[in-house]
Amino acid sequence: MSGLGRISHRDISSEIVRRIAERLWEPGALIPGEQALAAEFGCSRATVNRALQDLARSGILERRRKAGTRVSLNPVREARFVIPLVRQEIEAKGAAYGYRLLGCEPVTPDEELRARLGFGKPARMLHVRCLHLADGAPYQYEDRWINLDAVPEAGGVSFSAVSPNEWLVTNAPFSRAEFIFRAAHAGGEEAALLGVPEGGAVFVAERLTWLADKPVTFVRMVHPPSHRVVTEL
Amino acid sequence: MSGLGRISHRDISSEIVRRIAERLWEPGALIPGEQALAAEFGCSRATVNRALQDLARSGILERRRKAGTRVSLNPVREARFVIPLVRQEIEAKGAAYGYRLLGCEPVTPDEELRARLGFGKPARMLHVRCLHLADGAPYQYEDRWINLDAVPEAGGVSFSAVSPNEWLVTNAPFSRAEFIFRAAHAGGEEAALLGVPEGGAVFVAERLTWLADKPVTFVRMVHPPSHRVVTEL
DNA sequence: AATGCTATTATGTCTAGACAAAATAAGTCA
DNA sequence: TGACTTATTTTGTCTAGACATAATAGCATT
Repeated sequence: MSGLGRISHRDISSEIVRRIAERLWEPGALIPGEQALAAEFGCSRATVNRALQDLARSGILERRRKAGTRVSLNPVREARFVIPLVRQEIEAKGAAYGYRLLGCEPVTPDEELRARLGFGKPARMLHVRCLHLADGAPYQYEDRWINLDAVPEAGGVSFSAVSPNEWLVTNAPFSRAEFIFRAAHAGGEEAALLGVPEGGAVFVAERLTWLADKPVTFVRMVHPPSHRVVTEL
Repeated sequence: MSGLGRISHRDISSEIVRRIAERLWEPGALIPGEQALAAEFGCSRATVNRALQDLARSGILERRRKAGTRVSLNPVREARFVIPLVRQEIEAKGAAYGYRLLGCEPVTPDEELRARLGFGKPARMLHVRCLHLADGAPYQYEDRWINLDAVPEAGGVSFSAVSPNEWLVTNAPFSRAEFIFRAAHAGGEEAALLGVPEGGAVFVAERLTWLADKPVTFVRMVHPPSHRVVTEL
């Protein structure tokens, strides 16, 4: 507890975490009800409720009506990764951001891409390829398709100064997204652009977005193997 | 809104998301204050507050005292990846789970590993290596170090039947964790075990855990390049 | 033994009011 | 002009009480 004044939900959270860490409350065990804890901490039940809900959201506790609250048997079921703009990601590392447009042309998506996006019929799309640099070194190769039916304004943008990443973020809202992380072997062009040997390992992040079930954009972001996606909890 | 009865914080959340998606409230724009929204929705300020806080936590809104609440300019949306037990992950795919212990011996960590874990002085650790199989095919190579000062009971476990992954989850609580995803080139032993060519691309997930600033375990999980980490939001 | 109803209980959520804390804006003084 | 102080606004959080809802356990019935 933070000493003075009223009890905060943070105080309760951290005290509960402490009890779990010190094995006073074992994994799988039932912990006291909200009323009991409120009495113990000398605060209202609402405050205890907020603390417990926070911990449950982060996976440390599991709660069920009537059954009560118990310490998760396998804690941390989920990790959260923030997905920033490439430029911010690079600048946060203290490096100078660079951008190079490689190509930008209207296309009709092939069968595979349509299946991936859940398209019924073919549609007009914009294919944009570009390179993001950190202190002059290749950082990310971005290979992107934009659905012009969902974002018609994109047809009039040149993307020579502002990257599609950045433009879309403030111009194409979405309601659903899917992320995929994986390792892959660098193809010929990718390899050359990223400065890795052909067939060498690269880190690939893919993102698909929809606005109300209409595909918005699909992007393949390819990084050299030095790239790391880090998260803490 | 869900029609009948009282207004719920979910109703408010989804209405706000709708307004943002439909560009009634543009990215970067200031939205009405809690009091105004409470009046509009006919509910108490606390309910509006909860809805707005939820949306702020998920990155859709940004809030600052006195300055008010605005639609995030760059939705630094967070992706949540569920990190299940390997066995559950494999069984969820409908494959049969297999496990093979490759080695288990006490060691003193080298300089690099100690720096990584934030060790002051050398410590006794247990080095466990094993392979997880899906339908007989290599799925994940697990290379793990366990700090015997933090988890002394681990010294008496053979890990021949139950994997360290599974044992630790219910026996070694932690208060902080760090995840890293990246691509790498398969080393000699790894390559042979996973059935990929030496130097071929592999997907690596690393996890470090601490209990109250004391390192608990470090694990390197190596997957063949067919592996995908997927998430939706 | 299996099924279905009912009371009970713990969490989920809302209200109305209050005060705290942070951050901006405005005003004051050198 | 520039630095400092004060007022004001908006979100952050707590309280006490109430009702809602889900899930269990026990009882009664078939």
